[in-house]
Amino acid sequence: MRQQDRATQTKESILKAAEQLFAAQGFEATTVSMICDAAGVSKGAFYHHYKTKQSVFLELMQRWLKGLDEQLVLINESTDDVTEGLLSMGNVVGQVLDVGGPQLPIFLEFMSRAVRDPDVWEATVEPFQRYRDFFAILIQRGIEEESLREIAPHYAARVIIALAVGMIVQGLLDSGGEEWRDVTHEALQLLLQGIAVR
Amino acid sequence: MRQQDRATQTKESILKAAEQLFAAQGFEATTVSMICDAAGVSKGAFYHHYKTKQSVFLELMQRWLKGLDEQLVLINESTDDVTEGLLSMGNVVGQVLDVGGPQLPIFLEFMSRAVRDPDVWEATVEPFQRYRDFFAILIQRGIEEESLREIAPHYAARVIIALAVGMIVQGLLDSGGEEWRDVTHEALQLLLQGIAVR
DNA sequence: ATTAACATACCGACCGGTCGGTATGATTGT
DNA sequence: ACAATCATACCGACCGGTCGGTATGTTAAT
Repeated sequence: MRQQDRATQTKESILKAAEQLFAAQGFEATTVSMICDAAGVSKGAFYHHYKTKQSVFLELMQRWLKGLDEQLVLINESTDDVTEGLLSMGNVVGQVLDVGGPQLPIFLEFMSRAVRDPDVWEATVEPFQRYRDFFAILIQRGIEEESLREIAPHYAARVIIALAVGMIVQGLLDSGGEEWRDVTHEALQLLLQGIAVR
Repeated sequence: MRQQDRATQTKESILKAAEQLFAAQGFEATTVSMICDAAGVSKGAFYHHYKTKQSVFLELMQRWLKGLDEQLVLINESTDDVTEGLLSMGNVVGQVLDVGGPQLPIFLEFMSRAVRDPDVWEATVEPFQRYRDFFAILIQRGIEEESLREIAPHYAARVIIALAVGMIVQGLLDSGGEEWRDVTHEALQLLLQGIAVR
């Protein structure tokens, strides 16, 4: 196999192992050796590819956020109807809960580290604000095309994000429960009835 | 001073120091020695009163939840109007964000540990479900007295909690921002307009 | 005198990260 | 084609330091 390919494979298996372990045990409780074992890779290889344990964490986070980004953009492009768009994005949350499954706790890890670590903070908050703006613009459009009442777009955007985050967190704590897809959908319906024109 | 009083004082200062440190640095990154130093107490004292570092964490969490409990019960007793009650509870979230301030990140720590540690999980989830039921009952009452539309109380309760949690998390990530009181209030207004009878 | 409350010294496990060295693909001169 | 040379990927023993927890001694309230 080509050298470069092997390298990429190694990096990938490190990331994969790290993701699972971080999700299952948290950042601090996960040791580099554990990651190496799980990835079937030596410590030397690990530090050849990544500067620190933290840098692995950061890369993981950026990937996760990038994935979200892409989904949202996709939906945004796929429909012109604001209300429908918002509902679709609610489904994204449902999907996150469904698909993410066992390695979703890493989401909490992201946030609890973001509060403390400046690097992680930067990497987390920036996308969050982008999402916020994104929703704000969407809502603004809804108001202009008169499918939404005249509400403050910025506030409403925060509400939507709060709903999403809150759903994810609850879904996490409430393991087992598979009904979160419905709940999320229902939640947006309720909210939409609050902000839609009568 | 009486022996018992001194003991209580020691325990209290340990808890206080631990709370700040856990909030500022997280559970794992906070060492027992740090707690002892901050509390002005020896390691012997620490382990005389608490079995493990974790047990301190657990006690802290139970207190926090108990405080929330009391506030909610208080509000519930202070008004008969469901809509008004719900709005007041929104203010509790605002208060949490205002007052909690610097040691609020511990909230995230609670949850990210709850996902992994069975003991912490039990201590977290149980109150969460109680809150959920609490809101569900409140909403049920609202429906019966016809101030709320006929929505599924269980779903709506989850939505409310999601809002609360999401607001807290956003407020955390968004340090600086002091406008969360307003946002939370506004959010509940929007939601209420979605679930209130027209 | 007895015991709860605290202090000090210490242990052994462990962890992130380093480092000297090797193996193996890529490149270049001939 | 084939070495010689170089660069990248990888190995795993090891280190300095830390941390949760313990063992044991001291103080002081009852």
